[in-house]
Amino acid sequence: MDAWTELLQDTGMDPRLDRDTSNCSIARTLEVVGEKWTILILREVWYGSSRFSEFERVLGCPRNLLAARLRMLVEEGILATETYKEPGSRSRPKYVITSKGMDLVPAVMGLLQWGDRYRADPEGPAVLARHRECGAHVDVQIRCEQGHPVQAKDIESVPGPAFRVRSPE
Amino acid sequence: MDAWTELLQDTGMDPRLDRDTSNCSIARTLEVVGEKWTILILREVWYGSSRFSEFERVLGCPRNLLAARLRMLVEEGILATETYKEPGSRSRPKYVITSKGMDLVPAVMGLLQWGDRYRADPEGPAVLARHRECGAHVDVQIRCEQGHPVQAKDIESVPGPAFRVRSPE
DNA sequence: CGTTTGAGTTTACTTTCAGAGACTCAGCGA
DNA sequence: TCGCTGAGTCTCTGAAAGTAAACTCAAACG
Repeated sequence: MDAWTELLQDTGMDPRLDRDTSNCSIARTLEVVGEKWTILILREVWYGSSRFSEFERVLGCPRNLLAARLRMLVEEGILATETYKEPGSRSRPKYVITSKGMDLVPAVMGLLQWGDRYRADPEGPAVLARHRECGAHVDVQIRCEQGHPVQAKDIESVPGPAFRVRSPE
Repeated sequence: MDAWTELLQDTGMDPRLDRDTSNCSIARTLEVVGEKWTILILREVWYGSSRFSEFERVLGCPRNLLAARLRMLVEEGILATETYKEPGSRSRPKYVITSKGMDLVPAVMGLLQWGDRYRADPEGPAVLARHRECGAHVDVQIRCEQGHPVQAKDIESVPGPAFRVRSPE
């Protein structure tokens, strides 16, 4: 019997029933950043863009979608607006990343790393990530609480405190 | 002058021009796994599903989309098909994850972790990830080559070997 | 006072997605 | 040989998302 089934029996839930997937954290994150353009907007913020026109120019994305995605990201607290003023023009909003937004970096670096490995040009990646102080290359890794590296195949998923089964109709 | 601009000048590229974003590894990964349902299908594979009817039942996704996504994932080498045979019925295909698919685990764990932190139910996450051997909780982290933890704000992006600027029309 | 500019909104059109149902196809078992 | 089953495909309709281009709005500039 696997750890999953064992834990379910401890809590009195029937392991033959389907999981309730409505409170899955992966799905909930995708509700916020899973729409087209959203992650690419964040990429541009990390690479230094902050203004509506910059996003539009670099991404080539339609203005109405850009406005909708930026609004969503601000509502969700991933970006925040500040104002900037170029000398000789009026003050305008700009978009800066929040700490909640910075917490998406590991996920997006995971995507970057996979793309670098499997879909890069023959010469290599277009962008490299390095540690600002020491200049060493950085990557995302899975570690256990003791700080030891963990292979993906050695990860076990077990029911958490909000785990529920789906009642059969 | 930042490291980005400095490196561009070393290679003779004009740092005032926009980056060419067509070979971005993030965008290329999203071309494969960025459509709705795709990552959720992978989630179900990690949680133990392998059959068409299981995906359909647990995800509640339309069969035609499910078939299209599974076909894409197999074409891309993220899933592979094998056959299984229940006693008394004919052999049918099932979907298993490949090592290329397992390499997406860090990215998806990044999404999971963000959702656990910012969008979980009050009781906590629905699913916990732990190290199969020691049972300790696992998470994704950014590390530099020396194995030291790196904060997202201490990461610097610099042009890589396939970096290009976009010619101004 | 008219023009320019960045930051949007509106409108019109096209593509994709969602959801449901009918249909196919191959082999197993009665 | 007929019906059943899992794994799909096909077709349809309505909703949502994506795209392109025109339009608005408010200061600042000449």
